[in-house]
Formats: sequence, C-alpha cells, structure tokens
Amino acid sequence: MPLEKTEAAKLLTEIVLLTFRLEGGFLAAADKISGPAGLTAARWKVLGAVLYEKRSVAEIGRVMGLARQSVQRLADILVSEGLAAYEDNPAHKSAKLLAPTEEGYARIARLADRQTGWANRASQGIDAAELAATRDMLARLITHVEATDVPA
Amino acid sequence: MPLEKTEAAKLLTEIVLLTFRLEGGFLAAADKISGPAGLTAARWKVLGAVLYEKRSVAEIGRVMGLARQSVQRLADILVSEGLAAYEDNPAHKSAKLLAPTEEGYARIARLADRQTGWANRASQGIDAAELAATRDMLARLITHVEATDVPA
DNA sequence: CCAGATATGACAGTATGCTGTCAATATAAA
DNA sequence: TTTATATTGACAGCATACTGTCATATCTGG
Repeated sequence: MPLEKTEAAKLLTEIVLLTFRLEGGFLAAADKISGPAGLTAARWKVLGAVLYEKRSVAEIGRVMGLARQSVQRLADILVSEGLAAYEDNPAHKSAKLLAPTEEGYARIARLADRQTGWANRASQGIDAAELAATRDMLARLITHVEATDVPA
Repeated sequence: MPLEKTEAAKLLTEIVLLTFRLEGGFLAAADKISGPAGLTAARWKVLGAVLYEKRSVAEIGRVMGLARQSVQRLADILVSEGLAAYEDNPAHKSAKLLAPTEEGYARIARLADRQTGWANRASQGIDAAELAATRDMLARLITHVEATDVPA
C-alpha cells in the first residue's frame, strides 16, 4: 500500500513544480536585464555576491547555494574579462578573495535601473505583506529542504 | 538619479534570489529521489508531464515552461530507453504524441513512495494554510513574470 | 483557394551547474 | 607536535537548458 501524503506534503509538491517554472522565468528575465551590460544571469549572481564583501570562491558557493566548481568557472571568466580580481587572503595562502574591479562595479551600475524597472513592473498590484510572507516561507523551505536528506 | 524601487519590488528582488537557491535544493532532492528508479529530475519532469495525458513535445514545453528543444532531447532519451513512445497524432501529421510505456509507468511507481516520504519530512512542522498561500503567490508571480517583458 | 503567419521537429552550438578526483592548504584532535 | 580530518582550488566529464536556424506542417485572413 502506497504511503500517504500529508496535506502540507501535497502543497509542497505543488510548490516544487511552481518553483521550477518560476526559476526559469526569473532566469530569463535576469539574462535579458544583464545582457545589455555585457553580463549574464550567472555572472551577475557571482559578481553580486562579492559587491559588498570580498569572498573566496568556496564561500561564494556556500552563500549562493552553488557547487564551488560552478563558481570557480564563472569567477575565472569574470577575472579574465577584467570585471573582478583575485586578491591575497591574509587568512589562507591559496584561497584568494574575489573582488569586483572598477569596471565590474560599473557594469552592475549599468543594469541597476533596468533591474529596478523590471522589479517595479513585475510586482505591480501585488500586496507587499503577502510578498513578505512568501519571502519568509521560501527562506524557511530552503532551510528545511537543505536539512532533509534523501535516503539512498 | 537612480530609479526608486517600490516596497513590493524590493521584496520581489529578495524572492528572486531565494527562488534560485530553493530551485537548486529541489533539483538536488529530485535527482536523489529519482536516481534509484533509473531516472533524473529532468526525465521525471517530462515523463510526469504525460502521465495522465499524451502531449506533443512542444506542448510539454509550454506546460513545463521549458524550451521545446530541451524537451525534445529528453523525450528522445526516454523513447530510446523504452520509458516512453511516440504515438500518431490524429490532429497533426508530424507532431507525434508522447506517452509513457508500461516500463515508464513502473519507474514512476517505483519512486512514488520515496517522493511522498521526502515531501512529508520536508514539510513537517509547516502550516498548510501558509503553504497554500505561498503556492498561490508563486503561481501569481509566474503569471506576472512571464507577462512582464524586459525592454531591449 | 491561396499567401502569409505560426507551429513543430530537427540539428548545431553554447552556457550553466553538477559529480568525481587530485594535490595542496588549513584545522582539529590525539 | 604530529596525525587525521576538512577545506580549497584545479581539472575533467557530463546533464540540463538555452538560442539560433532551417524545412515542413498547420492555421488564418483576404
């Protein structure tokens, strides 16, 4: 006899599918917003992760929930394009810290207004309190999902 | 002077980042759940889209929010592995309909309990009404995002 | 009925992100 | 201090999903 799903589990299952779809939409928008500034969604993510704080590649991966190998590749590209640079890490000989260059900051500045315009338009007519509740639930789900292991 | 973000836009921006991260977690869980049944998250998605209704490749893409080329590749793989088959479409000469084979249904059955167990555990302690509200908001955001175009 | 517009499958190329692996570095434990 | 463990960067390989392009099929408007 098959296992029974709780009410919450049924809803979570629906949320999974919606999340896949929403992520696709967000990613497409991020690519269109960042394209004219010579960036992609993925490079924007990495550059954005070190805007206010220098971080090692592995640290960026942890903050963004990405494999450090994925970040490494993007960080190398950003450096090769002159948008970021590796700086010495006093606390670790080989784990250098990634930081944006002036050009990197300039690229982010170039897409800021486009991102703001998009966010204003896409969120138009949606109640802020409901959005805040959704944000909180997403954060909670991230914690739960990353803590629930799947038996082999 | 830079554009101003509305309160809702600020929240939406936070939601974007959380969605990226949550999607990654869901995807990793889906791969682990489907792996023992000889499937991957992506193949599960496509097979799941035709479980109760035969669909053309392009139709699956629309339903799941994927490019039809991405679905085509996965559908071909499912067919080559005997988990699905193309059937003639009375309404369209070349756009055949994808449908699971008996083996395809069997694979899905094999992971059903694992998926249920995961969903029960991951949603434990979360209020169903709040989850329902989140689900509704995600659906609403999908509509909004897919309707908001980004100026070139 | 027919011409233009749209939908579809097919193929190619590219970007993103994963796992696996190894050596070097850093940290914790004995 | 010394040894075991964990972290990090680097490199390779693979899965997923995108855009671009073309030919064919279907649909629509005149």
